[in-house]
Amino acid sequence: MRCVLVSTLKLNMKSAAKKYSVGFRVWINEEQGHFIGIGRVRLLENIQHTGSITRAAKEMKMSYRQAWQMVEDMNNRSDKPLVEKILGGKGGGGAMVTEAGGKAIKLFYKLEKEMIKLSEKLSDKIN
Amino acid sequence: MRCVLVSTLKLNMKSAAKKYSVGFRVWINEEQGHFIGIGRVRLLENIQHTGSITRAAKEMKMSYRQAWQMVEDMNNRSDKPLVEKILGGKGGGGAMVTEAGGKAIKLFYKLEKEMIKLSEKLSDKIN
DNA sequence: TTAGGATAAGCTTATTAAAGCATACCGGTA
DNA sequence: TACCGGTATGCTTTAATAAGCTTATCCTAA
Repeated sequence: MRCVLVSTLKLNMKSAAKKYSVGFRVWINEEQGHFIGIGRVRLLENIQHTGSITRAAKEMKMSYRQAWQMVEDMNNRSDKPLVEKILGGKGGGGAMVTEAGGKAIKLFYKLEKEMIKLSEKLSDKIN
Repeated sequence: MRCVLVSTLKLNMKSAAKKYSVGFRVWINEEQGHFIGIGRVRLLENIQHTGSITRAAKEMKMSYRQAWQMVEDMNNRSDKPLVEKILGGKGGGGAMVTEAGGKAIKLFYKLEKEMIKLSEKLSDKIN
């Protein structure tokens, strides 16, 4: 026999298997709203290790168009650009994540980590 | 002069206005995944005070179809139904939130409250 | 000066999700 | 037994979103 959802946030079941868990999504807002979430962080990481928006997008099966728009939006709304683009030149150009971009990635993961810790704690409590 | 995102999670700006904040969404997962989030909680609350799925949906500008499907999904995946339906009869029928449904609403808000507390704490830190 | 490959950006098409419509069913009440 | 208004559900249509195509631009190296 399994238990149902409880309002007490305390253990009230004997079953070993956890039926419910707490899920979440976290992101960083800038004044105009959603600024950086896990999707953009992944994109930044891919730009970091491929050196281009095109290859980064391809790798994660995102259209170049969407990837480019995301980069554009991030750069426009940040004080310092998170991605630096190179037009023309050797190999036709490319893109690289700036120091500010790298910091944004790290910050996001720190925030996410804190939230994961709490969500796991809550998940334990509701089962 | 404003600061940019910082990786230290510590204060490093002098500006009084907060530029960044931490946003999130939280929900309860059941074995098959997403089970109850803020949208479904609002729907349950509307069913509670209108006594019908039709009126609840109308109130929140949701299509009856979608509302009905949500209720169906919640009931199917919960041990005890969260919404009880009345077919035919006085007034053509209706729907009411069960005790289990009420508990689910309360549980969700408790989880959300905890997450809000943390997100606010983190928002302070990143500015 | 030409080749190369990536960024830049408009415009069109396709995919997907949501909404809307229509109709059957249900059961107390007048 | 006919009516009422809500549930139940398939089918059609629309809207929102994403993807795809195209062409221009850029700059270095050969």
